[in-house]
Amino acid sequence: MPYEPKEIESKWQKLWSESRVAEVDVTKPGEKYYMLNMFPYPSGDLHVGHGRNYILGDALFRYLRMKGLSVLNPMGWDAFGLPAENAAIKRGTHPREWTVSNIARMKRQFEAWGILYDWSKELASCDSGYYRWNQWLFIRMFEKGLAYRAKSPVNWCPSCQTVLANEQVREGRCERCAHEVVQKELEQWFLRITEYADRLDAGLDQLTEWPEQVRLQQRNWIGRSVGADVQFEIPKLGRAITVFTTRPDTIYGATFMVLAPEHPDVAALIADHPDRAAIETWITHVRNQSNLERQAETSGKEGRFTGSHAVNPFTNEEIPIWLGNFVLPQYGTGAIMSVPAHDQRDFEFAKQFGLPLRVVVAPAGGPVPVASDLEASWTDKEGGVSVDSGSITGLPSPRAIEAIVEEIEARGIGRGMVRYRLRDWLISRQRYWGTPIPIIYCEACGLVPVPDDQLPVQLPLDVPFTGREGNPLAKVKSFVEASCPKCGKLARRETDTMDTFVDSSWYFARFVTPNDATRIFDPAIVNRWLPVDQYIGGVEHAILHLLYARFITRVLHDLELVTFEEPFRRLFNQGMITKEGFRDPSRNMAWVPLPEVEHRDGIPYHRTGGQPLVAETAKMSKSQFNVVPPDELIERFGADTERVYTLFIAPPQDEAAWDDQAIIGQYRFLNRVWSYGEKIVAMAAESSEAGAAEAKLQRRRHQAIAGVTSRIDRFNFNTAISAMMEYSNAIGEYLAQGGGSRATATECYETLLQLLHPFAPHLTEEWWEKLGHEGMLVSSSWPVADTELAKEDVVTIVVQVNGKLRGEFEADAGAEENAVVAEAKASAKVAPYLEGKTIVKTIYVAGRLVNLVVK
RNA sequence: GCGAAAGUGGCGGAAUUGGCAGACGCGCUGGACUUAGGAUCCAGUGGCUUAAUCGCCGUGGGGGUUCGAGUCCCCCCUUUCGCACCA
Repeated sequence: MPYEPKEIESKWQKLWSESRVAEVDVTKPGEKYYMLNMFPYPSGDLHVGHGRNYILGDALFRYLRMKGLSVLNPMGWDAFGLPAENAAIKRGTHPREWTVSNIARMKRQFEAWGILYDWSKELASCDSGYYRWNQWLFIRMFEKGLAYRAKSPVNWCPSCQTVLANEQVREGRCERCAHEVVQKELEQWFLRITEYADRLDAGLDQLTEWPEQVRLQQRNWIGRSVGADVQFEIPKLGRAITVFTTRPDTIYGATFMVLAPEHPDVAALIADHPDRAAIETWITHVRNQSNLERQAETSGKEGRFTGSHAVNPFTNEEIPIWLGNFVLPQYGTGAIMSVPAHDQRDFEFAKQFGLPLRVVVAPAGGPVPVASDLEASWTDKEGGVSVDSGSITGLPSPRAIEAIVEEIEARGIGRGMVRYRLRDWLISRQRYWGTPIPIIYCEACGLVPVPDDQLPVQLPLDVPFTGREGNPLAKVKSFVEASCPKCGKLARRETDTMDTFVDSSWYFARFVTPNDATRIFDPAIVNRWLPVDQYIGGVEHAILHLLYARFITRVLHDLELVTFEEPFRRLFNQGMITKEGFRDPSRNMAWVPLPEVEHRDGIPYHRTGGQPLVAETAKMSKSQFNVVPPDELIERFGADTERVYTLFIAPPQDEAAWDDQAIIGQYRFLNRVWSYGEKIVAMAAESSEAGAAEAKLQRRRHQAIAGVTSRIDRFNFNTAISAMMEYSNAIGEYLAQGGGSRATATECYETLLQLLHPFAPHLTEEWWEKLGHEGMLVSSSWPVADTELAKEDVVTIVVQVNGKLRGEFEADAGAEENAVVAEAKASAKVAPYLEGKTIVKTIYVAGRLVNLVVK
């Protein structure tokens, strides 16, 4: 019977599903392992690129399960978000309908891949049973002052008609639609993540099993910097302006001050400036600059003198106060002391506007540079010594910083300060398809949270989708009109919904008890099962999702709901799958759908002619016509082949280019495995005595178990598959010789089925059953290698002369060094190279090589 | 500009601690079998040279350490990713 993947695959998918093999009773004891694939946005169709993530996870799940762990592997849906709403506007389908049908499609897809999830734990963030707890958590945070409302300039995407978090703005553009983001002043809801900045930064040190890259990105994003706030008196105002600096030791070199044009004191400082109007015009111009323009290095610095002065508290000199577009209002105090000799930005600004420089730090032991000779600032924080700096003169910079901060504090003009780049998390979205923020605006009582017993605030389903500006929710009178929970008077309900990153920042805890209608989760069970032992997902979530999840976990910790602060113990980022696509130079480099590509003499052209097409390998995406849908592959080769190919293609963390041709290799491999089963069944009951061939195959068996196991443990799935192919080839050779022992062949073949099961689960289950096993292979125990039986008794010794390979021979694995070296010297191939030479040194690496050094 | 990772056959990639470079697979070449397939099986396949061996060269480039370097050190080049006025 030939290998017919179609039939056996649907058979086993049904059996696994019916027997609920992947379900875990979280209340039962056992060695727990919680693994999790980042829950997906239900966009509908999956392509083979998405498969990598899920197939990898399923292989791990089956492996760990066979290892005897109690493995929780749930799946759910990050189901709120803009695409559903856009689909509603475009096609008139309700976001809920669109989402529900996409979920059904994706579940079928997972099943067709043979992927097992504990579906009893399924959740969708758009269900009120889930988002109710978003609202509950929001209210807890509101009570603690961690959720607050503030007017602030926000990033507004005119195309998506909503505000964006800083994290969703990339190079001044909307992360989603790439439209340029503009600044708008709006009242918005924020979560006070900055309060946790220090803990989030410090916690990174413990995450040793996260990719270094991700930790680094988080650290940069949090942007912790240690320095001091220092007050500079402003005679004209009769009060001080505070600056933040990380180099308080350079304060004697502060020759001017620069404020952000948005700084609140600017108006007073320029009040009697003769060119006030011109300066105000310039300020408006800077404010209207997009972040992109303002922060672009190429556009150069812009500045204006305010006409006012500040007093340097250490030199007591009056220094000019400037305005500069490079000073950001959101960071620090929006004001800096400028030390052009020791800060490159200040240096450039000073050169541009002819402001003075003063050297106050010099290389230790070296001459003090002359200010007028400087071609760049000297910013070394470690190797410098203060000069011309009053009481700190002569101190090395790190000491000087401590000393000056002490002095600043003693004089009461400032203090040591730690600041962060991280800003509070803006969660308001003027969109419909999200969690309603559970707040009521009452004219008498102000902001009133919806009482817990009135949760959830249900998202109304009957809503008009017009695509015009504004949140559709605001037009639903029955939703907006609410009675104040405090005084009962008619009040207005908040119509903003939450950023969907709120949904995904604690779902991993809900998975353990997804249907609990009485509380967010059961702390006892969550504390037993969490943190997540292995989290798997794309590196695109390196900052946003992972930082928010770490933040919310700490909030849950402080609410005494969980005992841990880090939600994910190990993190794995799988690489992207790419595919070659074609672009047409004759059509403005548009991507060309594959059916329209024609090869003539091996050169690709558009069907309708024009210039030769340009091949480009890129992430699979519908807009580039380079997606490979799995259906056809499964139809032709089966899901097992696609799974094995997907894991074989490259190391799982690397980017990998999908090759339509290469997959045939895995199909051949599985066909061979299938045929070995048939050959074994056809063997004579007991055809021979166990001899050398049997011992050799047994040795291969134990080597394969050891090799495959350690490679899966290290996530080297590609080489684990290579090792199985080698082992499979060894079985093939054994069977091809004929006349072997059926018992040995069966035993070795069954081991192959077990090792291969995480990768090709259907085929292996089928043969496990055919060979008479009662239980399912997925529930069998992972084989254990016997290191003694895996040892080779004969080894190949390589002989080198002066490091060059000159010969080789076989030796007993246990042979003595003397004997091996003697044989090496005596061997025919080596002898000519020794003739007339003296051996000055002999290097022997046990079981590997002999290197003879001659003169 | 700063930081990180990576450069190995025609292609994807392999090579615990420095120890036979190219495992495993795709492709390619030759052959077998044919009920002619989107097959299957066998053999070969880094380059130069050769009838074949031998030999020489070979892991982005250059230098170094070592008996021995894809692996360690220094310099350079290229690619990818992240950050990019955060005081």
